[in-house]
Amino acid sequence: MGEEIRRALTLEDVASAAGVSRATASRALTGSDTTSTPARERVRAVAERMGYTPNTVARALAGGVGARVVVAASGPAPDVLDDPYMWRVLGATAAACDGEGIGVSLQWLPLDAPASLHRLAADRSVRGVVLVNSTERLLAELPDALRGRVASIGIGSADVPSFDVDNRAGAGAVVRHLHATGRRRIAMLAGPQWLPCSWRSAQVYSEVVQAAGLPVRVLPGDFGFENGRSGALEVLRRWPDTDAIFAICDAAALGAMAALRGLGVQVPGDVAVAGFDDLPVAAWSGPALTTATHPVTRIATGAATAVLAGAPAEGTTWYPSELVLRESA
Amino acid sequence: MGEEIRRALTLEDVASAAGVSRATASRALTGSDTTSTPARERVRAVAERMGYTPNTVARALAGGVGARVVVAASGPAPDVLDDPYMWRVLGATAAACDGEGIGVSLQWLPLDAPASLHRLAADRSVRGVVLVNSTERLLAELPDALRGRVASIGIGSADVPSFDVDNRAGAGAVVRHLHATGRRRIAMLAGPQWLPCSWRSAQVYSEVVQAAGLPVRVLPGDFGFENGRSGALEVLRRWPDTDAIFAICDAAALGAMAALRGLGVQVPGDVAVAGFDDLPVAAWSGPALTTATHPVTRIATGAATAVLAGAPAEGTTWYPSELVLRESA
DNA sequence: CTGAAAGCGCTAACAA
DNA sequence: TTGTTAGCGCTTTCAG
Repeated sequence: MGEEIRRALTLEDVASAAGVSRATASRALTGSDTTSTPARERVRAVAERMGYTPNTVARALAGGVGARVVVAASGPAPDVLDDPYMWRVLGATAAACDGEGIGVSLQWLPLDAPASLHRLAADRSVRGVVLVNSTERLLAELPDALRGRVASIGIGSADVPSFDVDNRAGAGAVVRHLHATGRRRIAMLAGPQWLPCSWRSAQVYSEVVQAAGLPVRVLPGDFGFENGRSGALEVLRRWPDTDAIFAICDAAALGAMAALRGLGVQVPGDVAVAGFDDLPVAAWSGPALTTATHPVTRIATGAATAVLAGAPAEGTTWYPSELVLRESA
Repeated sequence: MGEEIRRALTLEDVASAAGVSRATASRALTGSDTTSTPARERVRAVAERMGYTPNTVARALAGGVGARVVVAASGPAPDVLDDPYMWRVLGATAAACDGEGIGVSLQWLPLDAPASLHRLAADRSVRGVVLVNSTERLLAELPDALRGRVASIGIGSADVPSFDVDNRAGAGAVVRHLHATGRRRIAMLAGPQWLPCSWRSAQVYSEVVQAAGLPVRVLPGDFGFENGRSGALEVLRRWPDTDAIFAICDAAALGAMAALRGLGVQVPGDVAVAGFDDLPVAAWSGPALTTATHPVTRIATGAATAVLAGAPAEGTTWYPSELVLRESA
């Protein structure tokens, strides 16, 4: 014994080795109930020495809770799951859940089918849900059964704590930087109409630009490279004197840069380009992308932790969005 | 009833509504055992109508299997988990497991601690393991308890089926393309020494280059942008007449391009640059990156499916690596 | 503070 | 083919 772990140990093994009942061993290990100090320490030492790993599955079944956290991303089509951002959120969520022996799943929540949330609520294998890109409609339909074990990355509600980046501040900083460096015809490639937390950036853009007496030039779109490329072309077609483009996502900003390159337009000489999110690739382009950095991992960790804790936080936890100056603007 | 799902249904509810025993309902739903056609269809119809979702947790406990699949990435340090590639594998694995209602976890397997595999083997909440970047040493230490429920993305063994990209073919195609387009001083920024499946590419590079009577110029490193940047500088310092750089990963290739750009070296005019993997960013750079494409999602899906099926495939399933010609080479 | 006993929801023998 | 009976490993009343 010691080195070699043969068949998996059960709590019973630990309990009998420590000379206590299974119930006491359980209490000692979970700390859920009072135990005498000596008993507790003995049980813990024995468990440690034997290399005991609690079976999360049995624990979940007995406790009446699920064994996985679902990252549920809403959007118009299932391909919202096919996205590096989602994978990153999933990775961070997995990291946060791993300590508890809990796995994660990734699912699509159709925008127009709030019932899909009820599926999750009815599934007793689900411990909790991390909502991504949620909408007010979806939040309004939140099943009672989910209350207290759901968190949102993006907008929240009275029942759903939210973990979000302060993109008002971030977008404002970007636009003000463009203005401060002499840009006077600033266009924005904004996000999807259906996504509330992407409106905020566009709104701030409009406010700042109007306050400076500059024209408002917004094009809605999505977060992708292709949208950035076509969006930039459209911007220059509609407003040829544009001297700066602020894209809602770095990928779109890179698309805009590619379009400008194709047109022989110098960045940042002729047109400045700024992104949003600070994806790793933002630092890799030539010229490197000026953007606002978002702590996606920390945000996802916060949301996952809230879900695991079960109905703690209320309201919104804001994470900073900070300007990162590189070469493109 | 119908629309509103109140408290979660159990198999018992379905069984009694269908007028059969719980066992029969179970058999009808899982298809694990023979059931009369009318009974089976009745049970299924009732389950469907009531909106019954089996509790994966209870299922796993009763079946003596786990409820999550662990994506276990080996490497020298825990930061191997902090990698878009791992998140992508995790996402694909999650997608493959979602149908069965099982979650995924992401864990680090220290290179020098094969015992960490025993931890996973001893954890009864683990349904199976997808190994990423595994080494021969790790595979040799495979615990018996894991046999039949593990698959590897990368090298495999007699006990571990492997799902891998045919990077010999892909790397060969890249190098031959460089040669065919007139490059005669081709350097390679290779992968880590400890990672077997990255050796193959370097080996093929050497073979092709030697067969063509060209000099072998290899620098080991890792898959990162920074390594590509410093590697390219080192290449030009040691072999100033280099006219092509083949990097083991697109991120490194972009790093090399950034270094060359800083030096005022034209790509592909002075030096061609080729990557490997075909990450999304490969198409976004200026110039766009010539590389070899790898179906990471399909590979991960294959591995996850094998793990869920439980000990089906043996040997290696190869996935194609195909040359993608863009602008950089 | 601790032990005995009753489940959590499901699958898998074992009978019928 | 079906129902009955035991558990899977754990948490949690409920007594003691």
